[in-house]
Amino acid sequence: MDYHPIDEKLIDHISQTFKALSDPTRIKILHLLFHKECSVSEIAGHLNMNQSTISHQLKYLKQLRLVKNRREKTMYYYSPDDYHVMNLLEQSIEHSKHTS
Amino acid sequence: MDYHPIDEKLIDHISQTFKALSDPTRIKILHLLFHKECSVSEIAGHLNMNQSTISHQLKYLKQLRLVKNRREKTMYYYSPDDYHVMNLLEQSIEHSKHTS
DNA sequence: GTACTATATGATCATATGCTCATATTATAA
DNA sequence: TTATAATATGAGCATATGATCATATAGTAC
Repeated sequence: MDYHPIDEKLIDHISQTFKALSDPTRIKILHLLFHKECSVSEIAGHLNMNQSTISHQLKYLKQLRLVKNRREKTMYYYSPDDYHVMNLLEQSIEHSKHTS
Repeated sequence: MDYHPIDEKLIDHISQTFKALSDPTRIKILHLLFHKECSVSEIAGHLNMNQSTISHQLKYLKQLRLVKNRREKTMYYYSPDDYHVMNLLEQSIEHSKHTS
């Protein structure tokens, strides 16, 4: 296992993924969705934050294909869409719980 | 495994860790140090970046206890100092390699 | 002591980020 | 069609971030 510089595109992709997980609001959203599919207003209610803020962050997460949504009447229900990233997050949460 | 809101301090700690891994320069530095203890100028040389930029980022990483250093004459040799975070990074790199 | 090397640090600047407000869009219900 | 509900979106603002430049610091060799 020698050292090899990583391909720039790989690095960009990886840093982009970690950046998605670097914001408290996005972590809360993903953690909530990990346990329960939610509509935008449900998320906003759970986190006690603006609908607009949540909607913007969901758009961000959707562009990265970390979440997906389905429509039901006037509501959009969001759920996780990237098994690997969700595992990364949940394992980090569990690790932190038992560490600090 | 029901949903429970995560403690704010835990979230801050986790987001802080992911933020450290969200920058391409820091990823390159950590990946290099994972394979080889390096001085500041060695890192700067490998990554073809300013000594100052590397030094600033190393300070950032050291404050988070992700790297440590030892002195030898006029040089500081840096190496990883957080096994869990390094594993997180290296596994993500390997996963990305075999995915995209 | 001086000169030199390696690293650290502070200031600055351009860009990125996250939130909020106001408004637009879309579908439903009447 | 109109009114309503849920969500999406664009603009604006305050703050954070990352790189660079110039300079400071600290140790070494002479």
